[in-house]
Amino acid sequence: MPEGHTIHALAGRLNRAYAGKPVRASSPQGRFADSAAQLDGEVLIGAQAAGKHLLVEVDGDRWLHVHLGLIGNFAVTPLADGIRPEDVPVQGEVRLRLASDTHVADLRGPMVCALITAQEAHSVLDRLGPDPLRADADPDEAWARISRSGKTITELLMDQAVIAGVGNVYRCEVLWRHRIDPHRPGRELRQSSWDTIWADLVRLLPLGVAYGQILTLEPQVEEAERRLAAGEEPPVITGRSLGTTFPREFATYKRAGEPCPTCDSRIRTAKVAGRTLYWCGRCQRRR
DNA sequence: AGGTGATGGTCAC
DNA sequence: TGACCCTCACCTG
Repeated sequence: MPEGHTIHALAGRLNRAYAGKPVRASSPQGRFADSAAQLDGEVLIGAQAAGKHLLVEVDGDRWLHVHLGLIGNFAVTPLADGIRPEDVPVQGEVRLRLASDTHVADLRGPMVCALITAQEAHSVLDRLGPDPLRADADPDEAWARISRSGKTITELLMDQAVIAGVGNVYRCEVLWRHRIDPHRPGRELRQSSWDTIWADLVRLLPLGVAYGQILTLEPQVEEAERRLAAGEEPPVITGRSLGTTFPREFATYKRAGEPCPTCDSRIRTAKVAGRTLYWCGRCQRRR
């Protein structure tokens, strides 16, 4: 489920639930028991996302590093009145449970869950390319790599050292939105095309954070922007639920053989570096 | 009831 | 290139 927008939303949820307060930590599954014991009772200073990585600073110069991978889930649930954290049943293999008087957060199936030093946390950040959701992001750093790479733009968009936070859905959809051939080598991409991709991701990803779902069809994107501008509060995402404000619709993703919204040509599919790419062979022809 | 693939990534060969 | 990590939704029957 997670691309960068999911992790940024998660960091916000964790901050609202726990930041500045001591947290109870446990590992019902047991695999993370030692680290949970070290976390237990410490003040959770703040959570931040960098691409698909979650970094939570904890008192005592320690950082909790979580990467959900493809199948992981970190469900933050507010407690109903009178319910204590220990009353919430543990369902499945919960690697880490964070609890307070107000919330329970259960981590399942992560690719990474580790307690690391500040230095190690910085090295995680250093390995990542710019993240369109972060204020400190510099798109020129990504362009420097893209413009001298023989790899295709679709591979480069998935390379977290080039740009952080983009996954398979956003890469397929953003290339379709700008009619860019996914097989075009980075070094043959015009800088104006890159600037357009970056600006679009800066526009799209915050909508994904706000609504808890990937929005890439222009009518949905504009409707989401309109609602946010009008001050509408998106529904709060809790537990394992996903955003359902808008129907789950894409232009290319998982639409192999179906008509392109623009030209009716059939959406094509191919495995690229182990992941399924979707694109319109007509709109996204090399030009 | 069982199988499969998935919005990810690493590592060994 | 494929095994693995190890969860869940969505098929098939």
